[in-house]
Amino acid sequence: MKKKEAARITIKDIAKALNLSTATISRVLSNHPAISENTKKIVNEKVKEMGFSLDPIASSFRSKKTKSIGVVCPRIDIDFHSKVISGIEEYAYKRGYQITIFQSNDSYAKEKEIVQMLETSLAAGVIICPGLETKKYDHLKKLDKSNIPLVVYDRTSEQLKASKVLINDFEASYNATIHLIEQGCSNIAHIAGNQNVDIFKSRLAGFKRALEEHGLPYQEALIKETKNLSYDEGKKAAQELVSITPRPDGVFCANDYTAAAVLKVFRHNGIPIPKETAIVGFSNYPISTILEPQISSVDDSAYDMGLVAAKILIQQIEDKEMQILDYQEVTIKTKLIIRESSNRKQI
Amino acid sequence: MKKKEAARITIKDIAKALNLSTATISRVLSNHPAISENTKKIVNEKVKEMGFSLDPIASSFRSKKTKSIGVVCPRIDIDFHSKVISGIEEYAYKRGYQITIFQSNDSYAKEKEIVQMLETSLAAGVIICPGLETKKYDHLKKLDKSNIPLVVYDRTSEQLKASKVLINDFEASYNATIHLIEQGCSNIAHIAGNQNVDIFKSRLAGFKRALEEHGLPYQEALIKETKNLSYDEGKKAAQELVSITPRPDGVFCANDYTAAAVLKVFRHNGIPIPKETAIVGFSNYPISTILEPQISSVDDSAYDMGLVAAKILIQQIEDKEMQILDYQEVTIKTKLIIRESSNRKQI
DNA sequence: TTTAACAATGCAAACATTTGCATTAAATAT
DNA sequence: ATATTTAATGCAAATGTTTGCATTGTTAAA
Repeated sequence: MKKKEAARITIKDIAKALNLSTATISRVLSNHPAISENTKKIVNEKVKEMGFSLDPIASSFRSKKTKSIGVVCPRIDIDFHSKVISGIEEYAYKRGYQITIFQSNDSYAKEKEIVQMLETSLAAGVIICPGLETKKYDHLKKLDKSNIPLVVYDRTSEQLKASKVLINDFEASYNATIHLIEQGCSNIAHIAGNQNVDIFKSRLAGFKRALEEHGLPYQEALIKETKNLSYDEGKKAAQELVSITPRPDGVFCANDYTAAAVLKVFRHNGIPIPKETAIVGFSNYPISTILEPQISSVDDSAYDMGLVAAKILIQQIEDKEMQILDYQEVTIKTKLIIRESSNRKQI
Repeated sequence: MKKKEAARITIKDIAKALNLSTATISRVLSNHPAISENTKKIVNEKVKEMGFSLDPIASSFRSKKTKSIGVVCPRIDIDFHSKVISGIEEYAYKRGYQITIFQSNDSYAKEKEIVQMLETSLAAGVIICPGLETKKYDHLKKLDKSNIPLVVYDRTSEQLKASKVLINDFEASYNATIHLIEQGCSNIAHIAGNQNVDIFKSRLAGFKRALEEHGLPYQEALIKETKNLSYDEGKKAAQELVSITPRPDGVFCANDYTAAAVLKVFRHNGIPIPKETAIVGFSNYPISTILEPQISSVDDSAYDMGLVAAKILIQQIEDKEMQILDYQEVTIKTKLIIRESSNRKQI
């Protein structure tokens, strides 16, 4: 007793109804130049009248092309990635692409598996943030051989030749540090992220450069590297920092969780923020506006990264035939958002 | 000068190499019963040897089935949704399904468009959190007619007959309120969410019931409805609450942003938390552990919701032929996480 | 007029797989 | 030995669209 399903209207039905060939219908639908305006009109009307739409699977089957962009990230529920994905979706949808999402959980094996699957499923393109374990990039290079465009965001490596969307971590950190210096800080600490990761290396480097350029000494004791930039690690680091003499009068943190931790520990020790010690974080998490005082932070423009990643990917997909584009690197502007935790002048 | 692409290995190549028919290969690959163990072995070996894998598009084309689950939510970059999606992906991937994500931005028009597209693209199933604007459900009912299974999560409506994954907002709020009462609160306020949304209505109802059952009066003046449960709205509400006499000795907030706001305002007014006023939030956002004191909160098990949503959807997809399952409603357990903001006994 | 050029359209193959039905071979029952 | 059943496999159709090439009709050039 299976339901009789209403047979789908196909291009053939339209052709029959109008006494045209399926080829013509197909061409109208893809706006082929060699079709007269008149037939175009007739066909489009019929299409609307009969409520027809192309079967995307049949299309893909024949043309060997899909409208599906594979997105691979370590985890979807990390604030940063969810924003990037949101941006990707927004742009891709407008351009008629769908996005298919995978999380690698920072596992190299899984990442490889996913990428390979995207390859065999003929993804139109791939956007990826490589996992922490990923040191080799062969799986991504293979995409190129299959002619599937690729864009990498956030984490990256010199080794990998591909289009990239990044923020300028160096510059952002440099600017954040300069800001602290301008607020009168001269003994500035840094809570750093995992130094195996390029972006955190750059943040440290930018910090360092700012000091150098302003004739301030770089003191190892004031640099606290963490593994995950977690709140707890931040707390531990802050406890060490707060008892150093002379006590740091500025702290630049590689994310907002550690910044929040510094804030808490210093206040606990009766240090007025920003008067005695100014604090700047990174990433502009929601907490930065909820804590008291509100934390200054570098906005990492995650949403925009997604938008741009999708944009340059689709550009590559659609230019693919001509093979003109090789790869491009785009750097997204960041913005230092100055709030109470580092604003001494307003106090 | 177009690249000569390495022709893909097809089922035909395997068939030719082994002098079998493509039908046999196809059957081996889908584990058809009427194939001898021996041929299965031979074929599988050859498949591995030649590095063959089925072309998923050709498969879908012929079988009219995909392995793609459409997920529609208002926005991906909302903490709650990103966690749900993460759960969905985790389970779906294990079961060999891919997820394709869309955001409706709470627009009914866009939601309709997306759902229709999922219909024509033969999604294996759909998981959706309807947008705020959505009052009619015809677009979702149509899915049923096309035989595409559907699971709704979080927001829902009695009107819609479909499988649902929910948390028991009523019970969660009830328990949270009981907790406050057990801590000795007797004059409890509630910061409520938009009362047009079912889940926020339930949270208020659960709150109310707890009061009733413990012989406490329900006072309109202590209920503050907000539109978006934003931090700023919370602040405004808190400012009103703090000056009421007698001042509330407990506040149950429908999310953690408003709870954070209450915390801030009350402390500003010199009210010790939890001694004079205890606070409980909802959703267990990251901020709840970073603020001081840490905020008690109801964990909404977003990740688990996703996991379960994917599970029951796939169950329906794979049972589809028999049409046994109609629809099912699953309620996910929530957990009240008691932290400093409401824990008076430990102080 | 004849020819060439071009624009518009049609024809039919091709795509990789699935599946109902047919066929064959082997095994069992008569 | 014959008939019947069962197991394993093959045949071939069918799926909806795209696209290279062929065809037709029309217009411009010779």
